[in-house]
Amino acid sequence: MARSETTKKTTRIQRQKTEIILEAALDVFSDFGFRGSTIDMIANRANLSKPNILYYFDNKEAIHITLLEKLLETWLEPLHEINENNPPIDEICKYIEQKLNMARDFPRESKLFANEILQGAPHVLPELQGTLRALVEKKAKIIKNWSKQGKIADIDPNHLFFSIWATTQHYADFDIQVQSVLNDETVDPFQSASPFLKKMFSTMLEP
Amino acid sequence: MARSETTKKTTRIQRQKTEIILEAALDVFSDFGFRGSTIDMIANRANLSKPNILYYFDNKEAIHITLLEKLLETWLEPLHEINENNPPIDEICKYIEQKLNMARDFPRESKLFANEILQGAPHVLPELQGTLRALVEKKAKIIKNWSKQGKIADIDPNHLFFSIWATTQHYADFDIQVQSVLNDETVDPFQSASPFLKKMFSTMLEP
DNA sequence: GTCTATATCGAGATAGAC
DNA sequence: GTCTATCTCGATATAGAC
Repeated sequence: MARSETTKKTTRIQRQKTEIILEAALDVFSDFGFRGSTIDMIANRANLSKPNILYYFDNKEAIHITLLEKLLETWLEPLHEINENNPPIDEICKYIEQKLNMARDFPRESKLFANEILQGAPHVLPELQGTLRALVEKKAKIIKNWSKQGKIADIDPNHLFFSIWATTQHYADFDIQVQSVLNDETVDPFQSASPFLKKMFSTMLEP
Repeated sequence: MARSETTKKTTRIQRQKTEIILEAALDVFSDFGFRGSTIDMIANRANLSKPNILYYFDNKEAIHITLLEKLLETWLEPLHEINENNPPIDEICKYIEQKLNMARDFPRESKLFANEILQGAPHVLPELQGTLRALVEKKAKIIKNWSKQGKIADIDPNHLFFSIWATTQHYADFDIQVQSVLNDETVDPFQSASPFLKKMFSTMLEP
């Protein structure tokens, strides 16, 4: 292929600036939500002027949508990796570990996503009903097969996924509440959550 | 006491109107978040004029804070009820049931709270660090006693509470995502979640 | 107590010089 | 490509009649 697939030819500098804007926007959007964020805040954080932001993106919403699309790709990656041929409880524990690490390393992304879903998923509803639903359905079949083969207990795969998502993302999305409750504890919440969650889910899955 | 404790004398009609406004505001705030909601939306939903709303509340934020304060009272009620002298697993299952019922019956309150925490709890941080923290600490001691007495497994009480909160509230806060994944399933998510969660937590707690 | 009309302000987006 | 200046609009909150 001789050149980029996109019709728009983007220079290296353009991509750099775009990255800087998205990085700043992620900071702002995850802290204040879409409606609570202003282009001015993003501009300040990016050390750019407001019109300069709007030179690279058509409007505020376009920045938000770009972030959500980038996010969704990586967000579902761990779920893709669940492999029917490996030991079931190992696979689930690996999945928990990966989701918990993502919550720890990408809390802004987690909050951005939580905000979007809370507001009724105005921008990603089609992806939820399409990509996500299909992927979960596929992986639920694996779980059901494991159950049928007696490798794990007979549980509802959908609720299993909901519970894993809820418990892991909780430490990013509700970090303020977690910190308030733990307060003087010296250990990192994510570090102590890991064995707790793995134990909880693997105990429940034992045949 | 001869009359109401408050210096401001409130008539029945005033309390009624205030209730109507709060009810409408809960609708709006839980759907669009604080920043995404306008007094106009609340006024329309309440069938009142915008200035009339501002006759009963100083400003938009005052409505929001009033809602959060009312919410917090009832929100922590189930946690209060955990009783050291009853069978541990029964008590935890009762708590899960109550939290799940609250998520089902008061999804607007759950979303309002989730929004507030996601934004860093600007209005209720003191309550989290005070009331909530103290209450959790008290109930965590009960859990630890149960563990010491060999009545349940040795687990971290704080993470137990986090997991129960996360999994139950998930069905209210992330309802759009839950619906998207389940889609054609005919059963109510809350109904099928109940036995799943009770099984998960009681299995983990068995000594 | 409730309304219509309006002051005021913040923020998204654009015009046009450089 | 980037800036200053500005247009425009929507939303909070208030003034003042009824």
